[in-house]
Amino acid sequence: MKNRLRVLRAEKEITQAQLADETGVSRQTINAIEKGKFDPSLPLAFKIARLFNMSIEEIFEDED
Amino acid sequence: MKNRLRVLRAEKEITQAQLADETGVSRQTINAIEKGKFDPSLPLAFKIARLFNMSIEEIFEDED
DNA sequence: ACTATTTGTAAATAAAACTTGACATACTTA
DNA sequence: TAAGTATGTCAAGTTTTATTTACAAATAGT
Repeated sequence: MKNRLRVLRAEKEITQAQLADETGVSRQTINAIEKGKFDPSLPLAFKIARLFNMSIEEIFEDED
Repeated sequence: MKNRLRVLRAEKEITQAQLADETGVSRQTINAIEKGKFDPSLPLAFKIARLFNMSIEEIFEDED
């Protein structure tokens, strides 16, 4: 599962810690997701998408 | 997290077991998701969405 | 009524998300 | 040079929750 989180965050000019704060998870969780270490839960994916005013598919890409 | 799985499946006229089969999970998992007992993993959500030619947001609705 | 098929659910397991804490690196800037 | 901020990572632990197995209930068909 790839994602465009890194660039989106850069565009918005917010830090991992801020994103973590706004989504209610730890900074390391955001980092891990960005680095593709694991996928967010569906609810968290929704929260992130909402924060960027985007659809989940616009942010996350299933590689299959 | 609500979802329209039940009706979509009805429209497609497939059984829980068939949907389970095509998404690679157990029949009970599909049932549980339909009944809202828990949310699918993000990869599974993608698989389901792809199967119905829909976006995740068109199938699942985050209630917050 | 009987059988087959579909659905519901409890209980247990497996898996994975997420946390905490710590430390290291890089970049800035004062 | 020192201090502050942002990111990377890792180990280890917790805890949530997705998923399975097994069994019960319901529904449909003959």
